[in-house]
Amino acid sequence: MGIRAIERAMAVLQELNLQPINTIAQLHARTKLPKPTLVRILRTLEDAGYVENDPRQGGYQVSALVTSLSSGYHKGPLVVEAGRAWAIAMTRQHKWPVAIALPDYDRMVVRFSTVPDSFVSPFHSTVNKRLNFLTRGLGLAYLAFLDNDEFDLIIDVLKRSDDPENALSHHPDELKRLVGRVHENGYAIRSSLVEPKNSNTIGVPIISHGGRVLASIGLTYFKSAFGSEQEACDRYAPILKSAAAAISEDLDRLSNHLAA
Amino acid sequence: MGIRAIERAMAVLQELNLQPINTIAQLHARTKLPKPTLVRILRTLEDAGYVENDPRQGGYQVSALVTSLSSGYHKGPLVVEAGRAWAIAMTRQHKWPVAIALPDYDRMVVRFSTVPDSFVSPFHSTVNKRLNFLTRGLGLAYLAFLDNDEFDLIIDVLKRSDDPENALSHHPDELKRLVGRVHENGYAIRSSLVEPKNSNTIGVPIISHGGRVLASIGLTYFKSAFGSEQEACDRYAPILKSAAAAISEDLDRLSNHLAA
DNA sequence: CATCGCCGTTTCGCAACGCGAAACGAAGGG
DNA sequence: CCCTTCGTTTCGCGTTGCGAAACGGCGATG
Repeated sequence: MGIRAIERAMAVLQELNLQPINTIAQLHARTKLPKPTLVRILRTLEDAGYVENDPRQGGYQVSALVTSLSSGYHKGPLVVEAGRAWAIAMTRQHKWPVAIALPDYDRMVVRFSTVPDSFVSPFHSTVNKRLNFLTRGLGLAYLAFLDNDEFDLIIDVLKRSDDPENALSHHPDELKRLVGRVHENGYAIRSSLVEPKNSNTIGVPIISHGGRVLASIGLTYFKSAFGSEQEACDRYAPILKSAAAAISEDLDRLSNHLAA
Repeated sequence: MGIRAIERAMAVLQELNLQPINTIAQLHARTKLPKPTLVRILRTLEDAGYVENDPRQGGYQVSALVTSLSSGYHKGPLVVEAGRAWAIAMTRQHKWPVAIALPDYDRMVVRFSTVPDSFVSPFHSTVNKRLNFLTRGLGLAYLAFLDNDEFDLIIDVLKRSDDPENALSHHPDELKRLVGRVHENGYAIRSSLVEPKNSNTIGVPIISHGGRVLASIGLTYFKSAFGSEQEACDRYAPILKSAAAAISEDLDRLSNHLAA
């Protein structure tokens, strides 16, 4: 049992990262903390410089100083660092959030996301979120481009799971058809059977020059903004593909540089 | 006056980011907090997942989750995002910490640094640190490559300061000579008159394809590791220059991408 | 124009909560 | 073998943070 005030403050800081702007009421609803407590915590964080209170915008937001809370952590794979700039740039232009995910045992883990920069969205933090391989755009985009050995290895793991989102691992034919389609298209989308149903994610693999699948990068949009799924895919899949290629290119240049 | 426990916890988290591994004794010395208090704070942060306690390594360190405390902040300039991967890669290979700084009024502000990834160093956090233009490697590297108008504008500001580190702004001839040398070399070093004297920073400008000076990137090393200053510069200046060029290249590709 | 509801913020008395001196056990060093 | 120094635990005290209640402002509603 830790120090309550600190636990609460960290929870608030987490919540603040989910949206560009946060009202007391929203934070109250999400954290279940009494409003005076929130005000006190926020003022403490504001005094310390981690949070800004902009009454004109009607709410609180994280400030630049929060970056120094994690400035000492760079153990992440280089592909995430190389992809950041591209993800940010894509969100700046196309508005929709972009995420980069890496495999971890039986799931893909989101390691970077521009959700908070983007639309005011109902999503919760996607960073550190674990996504299933067989139903998620970022999962399928990775899985479908693996070589056979690695592919089978993961499917074997998934077979031992009783998560309904992994059900497809028991239907090899259907799975093969799905993966084949992803492979052909060069991109994957989220299964229409899973939540949230008002949005969709288009994912593409990031493949090194050596041919290894390193990660996946995806863009998420509200379905209501497009007439059809196809329309959105036609528009964003090429952009994602060329961003993925550019990231791979960056990585290649990085390692050549290092070798020199 | 904020909530004390939170202020303390944030201070501890800051300290944890300065070094790869932190003992209770070190934290005690730097934060002046009683050791039982530190243990309690650290256990709270550990329970929450932000900190890991590895007794084998003999200390505490920040864990991957800290990144989610700032995952909602991407307002920084793209040049910082583009430079991250290069800075990290350089530190991985050459061990020494690398920092990226941007101008802000009368100083350069460090916006990204790999200090904690690197050597166990006596430095305090360099992120958000404000460095003088005329005495620091990262300052001179930026200043010396500005066009005349921008250069004069900054010097005018510095003249109005009584900071001894800005003294050179009152000696145009000496200043011109110094800037000329930096320009010729293509890199700048920290003045030997300022602290800390046991280390040095080599800085180079990051210049956009359009010719604008965007930022500076620099590498810091302990003087004791090299026979002479020249030796270190000969070794690292070319590496920094080519990294700066590569970052500029990345930015160019990013913007072309966006235009397409 | 009065009323209502919801907002963010302030007040204030209570006691829960966090505090840290002191003690503890373990691990080197001389 | 003693002595220091480390990280951690204990525990009684009192400061500090707590949150119900109240407040003032604002926009919608009738």
